[in-house]
Amino acid sequence: MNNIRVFLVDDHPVVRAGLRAMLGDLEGITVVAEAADGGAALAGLARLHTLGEPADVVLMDLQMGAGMDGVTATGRIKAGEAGEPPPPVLILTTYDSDADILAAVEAGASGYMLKDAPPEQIRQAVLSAAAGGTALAPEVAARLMGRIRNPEPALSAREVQLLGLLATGMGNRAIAKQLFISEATVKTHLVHIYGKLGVDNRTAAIAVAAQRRIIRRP
Amino acid sequence: MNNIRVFLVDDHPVVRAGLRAMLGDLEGITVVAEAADGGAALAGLARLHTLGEPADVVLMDLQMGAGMDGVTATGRIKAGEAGEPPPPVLILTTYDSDADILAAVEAGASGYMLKDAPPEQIRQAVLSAAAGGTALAPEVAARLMGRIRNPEPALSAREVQLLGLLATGMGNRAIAKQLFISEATVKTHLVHIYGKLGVDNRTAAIAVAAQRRIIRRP
DNA sequence: GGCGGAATCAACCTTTTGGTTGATCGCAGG
DNA sequence: CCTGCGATCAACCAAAAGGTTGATTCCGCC
Repeated sequence: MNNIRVFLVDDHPVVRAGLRAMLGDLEGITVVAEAADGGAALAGLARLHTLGEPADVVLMDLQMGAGMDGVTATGRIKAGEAGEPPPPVLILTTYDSDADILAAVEAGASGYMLKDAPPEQIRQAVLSAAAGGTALAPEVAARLMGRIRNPEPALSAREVQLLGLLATGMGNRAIAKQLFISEATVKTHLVHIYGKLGVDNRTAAIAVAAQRRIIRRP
Repeated sequence: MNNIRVFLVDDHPVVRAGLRAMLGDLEGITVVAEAADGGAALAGLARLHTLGEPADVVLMDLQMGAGMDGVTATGRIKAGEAGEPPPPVLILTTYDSDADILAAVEAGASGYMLKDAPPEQIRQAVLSAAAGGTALAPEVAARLMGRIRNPEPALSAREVQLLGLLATGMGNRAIAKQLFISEATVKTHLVHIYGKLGVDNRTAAIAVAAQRRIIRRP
């Protein structure tokens, strides 16, 4: 049969119920399983796989940190089962900071939707992902477009990553250890970041980055 | 009939669908209306009231800023319609910062639940609120208990003001000029702030203050 | 194959912060 | 009335951050 089998991953029972109600009523889509965190998700995906009825799409909430691992781990399933492509991962989150989007895309997500999206948009995204395509929320797409259009000096992925750590209040030394690089390198990156953001200290960099939604405010 | 009439307020269609599915199936509870923001909520509540079938409970998401106004505004309905008690407002949110909880309780919310709560807990909270009682999520209750036991040192108004400027990326000198005080005084204030927030540098102070909603980053 | 950009590191120096101690002033509460 | 606390300032030292120069490696691209 031509039914799209969806796996829900979200730590909020309310959200899972909402997605179930929203997607389950639709022709051609079936919610086959759910999980509340990344670990349970991987276990569930493996179980479905051994049962011979793998999920077609993983719809996953992007929680800080834990969610991202889920994406990469899902991608790694492929490595173990050569020939079997891993199910596309569709990110569904509340925030739309550049850092999150870049991290998700880099980790191999095939879509990035916002939770305040209308139901039809989410359905379309699921269908698109299942068909092997990609799906970006209009807001997200607009952000990326503007990023290309504008001569606003683009921060490299590494620089954005650094900004994220910066915003947590870590010192240069702590950041260096976290990223397995030297303090000198951290300082070099910071100088570049300051230049691109038109700023001359770390707090101002955080302020600008938060305002431009380059990083997210927790 | 003895049916509890619930009004849903949440800007996420997904969450609304989830709550509808979760509460609607339950005996004695009916979701009578929904709104995506505070303004629509007030309009909807007024409309239901004039129709003679007012809502018994308002289940409201707490978004930064806008949500809180909704609670106070809902409370103000009472003022206009003397004798008619306003429906109890049950807060349902993702975060559980002290500032949010206190603000909600102070604004007159009769409950504070987290979105990752199990369905049964949310149902109980609705029933409790409808009966005129209060409902706090266990995590929230624990937080408040701990706060009473060892109250966190409160920041003075001046210190909060300084934090605000700090978050804009200003250096000590700039802050001093802005506030017409000396740099030495700025440093003294900062030392106090660091002590109270359990932190040892300005970026971490901003991070903690933002997380506790002591300051707000637009 | 070379060119440029990203990422990495080192050494050096200046400026800014952080931390401490101590002091004065004014105001509110017991 | 005196005690405590917030706000204000000073001087000093140590640590961290900011800025510069220069160098290496690894990419992708023309």
